[in-house]
Amino acid sequence: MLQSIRESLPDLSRAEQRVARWVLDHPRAAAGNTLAVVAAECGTSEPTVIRFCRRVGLSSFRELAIRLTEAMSSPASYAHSNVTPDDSTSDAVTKVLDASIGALVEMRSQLSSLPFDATIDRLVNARQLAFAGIGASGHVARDATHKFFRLGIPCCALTDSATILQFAATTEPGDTLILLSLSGRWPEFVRAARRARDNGAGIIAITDPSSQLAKEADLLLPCRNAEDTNLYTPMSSRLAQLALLDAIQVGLALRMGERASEKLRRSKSILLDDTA
Amino acid sequence: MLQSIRESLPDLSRAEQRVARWVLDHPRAAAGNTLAVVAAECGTSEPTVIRFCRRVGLSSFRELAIRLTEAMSSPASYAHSNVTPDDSTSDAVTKVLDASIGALVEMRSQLSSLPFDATIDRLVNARQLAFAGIGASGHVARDATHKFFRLGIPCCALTDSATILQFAATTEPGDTLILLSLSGRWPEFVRAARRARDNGAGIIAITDPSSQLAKEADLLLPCRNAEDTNLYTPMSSRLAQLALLDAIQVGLALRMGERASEKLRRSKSILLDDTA
DNA sequence: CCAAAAATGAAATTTTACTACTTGATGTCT
DNA sequence: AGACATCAAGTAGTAAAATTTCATTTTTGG
Repeated sequence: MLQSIRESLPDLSRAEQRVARWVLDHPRAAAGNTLAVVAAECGTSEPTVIRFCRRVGLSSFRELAIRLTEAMSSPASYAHSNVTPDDSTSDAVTKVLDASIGALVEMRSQLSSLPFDATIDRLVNARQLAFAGIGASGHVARDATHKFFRLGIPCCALTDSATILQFAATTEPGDTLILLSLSGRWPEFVRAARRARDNGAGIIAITDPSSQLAKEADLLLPCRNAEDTNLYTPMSSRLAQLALLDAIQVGLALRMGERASEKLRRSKSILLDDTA
Repeated sequence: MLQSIRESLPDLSRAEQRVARWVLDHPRAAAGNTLAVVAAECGTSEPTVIRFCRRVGLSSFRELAIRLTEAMSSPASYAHSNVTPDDSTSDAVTKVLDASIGALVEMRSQLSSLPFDATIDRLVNARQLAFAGIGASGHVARDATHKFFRLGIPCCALTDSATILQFAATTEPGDTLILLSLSGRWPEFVRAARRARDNGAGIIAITDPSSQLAKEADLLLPCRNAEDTNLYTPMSSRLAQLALLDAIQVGLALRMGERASEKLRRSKSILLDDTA
C-alpha cells in the first residue's frame, strides 16, 4: 500500500502530493484520525484528501485507514531474495518456499481491495464459465475447471490461443470468461476479451494490473508477476493465482448455499467410498 | 485483540455477547462495515455495539475497526480455522488464504528433514521423469512436467490409472517415477510403484507419510492432506505440493549448472521476444 | 410479586465523510 | 495580448455514520 502511494506520487497534483507525503510520514496517524484532522495536518481541505484517496486507487477515506493499518502490521518477513548459482540446495529450497509464502502473504494483505463480491455475483449467475490460460497459466486454468465443476457449474478450460479465440467468438450473454495471464501481454487475450465482451459475455481478468488485458476486463483481480528478473526463481505468482481461485471457489460455494455444499459432499464421498 | 475479546466474553451482557461472537467469527466484516450494518448482523441495536466496544476497552467503534484490522494482518493469525456457511465472503477468502499460507509455512518448517539432496541426485541422473497424479494431483503432475522439461529433461505426465500402470510396466533402469497422491490410497499407485521398482526404476512419492504408497517408495517427500474434515476448505496441500516441486526444480537446476541455466534462459527469452 | 437495577433499543444529536458548485490559477491558441 | 479552455483546490452544503439521551423492557433479589 505504502509502496503504491510512493509510486503514484509523481502523478499527483501539488496539494495531493502534500497529502501523500504526510501519509507516508505518519501512516499511523493517518489511519487513526478523522478526515478533518488529516486535512488540517496536511494544510489542505477535506475534498483534496478524498481526491488523493481516489487517485491512489482507494474508494474512500475509510478504506485508506484500513489499508494503512494493514500495511503497518503485515510482516515484512518472507522477503524475496534471489536464488544464486552458489546457493546450497537447502538455501535454494528455503528461498523458493519463502518467495512462495511471500507471494501469498502479499496477496492476503491486498484482500480487502479485491472485488470478490462482484466476481462471485458474476459467477453465481453465469450460464457457463471458461478459464483461459496459456503456458503455465494453462495448468491453473485446468485446475480451476476441476474446482468449479465440483459445484455443478458448467465450465471448461481453454489452453491455447486458437481455442480461446474460437470460444470468445461463440460466447453469449451469461457466459463468463476468466482470463489468466501473468503478463497480460498476449495480444490474443486482448482480442478474445474484446470479442467476448462484444457478445455480451462477462470478462474477469486475473493478470498484471498495468497490462492492456487488465483494461479490457469487467473485473480485475490483480496478480503481478514479480519474478521475471531472476532465472532460477519459479512461478510463485502462479501459486497466488491458484490460491485466489481457491478463495473464489469457496466464496462462490458459500453464496450458492446448500445447492453447492450438497454437490461438494457428493464429490468428496464418491472418492472416499472407492478408496477407503 | 481477538484474544482480549474472548477473555472478556463472560463479563458481557447477552446482547453484547452476541456482538462479541459475531465479531470473533467475522473480524474482517466487523472492521470493514459500518456500525449500522454490524448492529443489524448481530441482531441488535447500534448503541449495544458501541457499549460492547467500551466494555472491551476501546474508545470508539472506529478504534475497533483499526484494532481488528491489525489483528487480522499480524502473522500470528495464519492459524487454520474452518470456513463455515455463515461466513461473509471476505472472511471466507481470508480463511482460505490463511490455510494456504499455513500449509506452506508448515512445509517450510520441515524442510531440513526432507531428502532433497537424494531426490536431486536421482533426478539429475535420470533418463526420463514421469509425474503421475490422478484428479487434482493430475494438474500438479502436468504443471511439474512443464517445469522440468524447461531444464531439457525428457519428462511426461501420467494422469489416469491405466496410463500410469502401462508406463510403470514399461519402465527401465534410469527412469524415475514421481507419484503424487494426497491420500496415497489408490491401489493402482501402489501396484505401479511395485512394478516400476521391479523394473529397476526409481520411485519418488509425494504423499501422506502413513500411506501404503509411502512405504513402496525409494524416496518419500511427505505431504499430508489435512483438510478432508471440512467441506469448504479447498486443497491447500496441493499448493504445498506445487511449492515442493518448485523447490526441487530450482535445486535441480542449480545442480545441473550451466547446462540448465542456458535452457532456462532460452525458454524465458523466446516468450519475451514474442510478446514484448 | 414488587421494587430496584440492569439491559436494550428508538429517536434525537453530533460528528464525520462526501458531493456539488465556485473560484482562481495556468496555460494556449488565434 | 486577450479571450478561452483546463485543471487544481476550496467553500459550503448534504448525506451518512457514530454517539448520546432517554424511555421501555427485562431481570433479579428480597
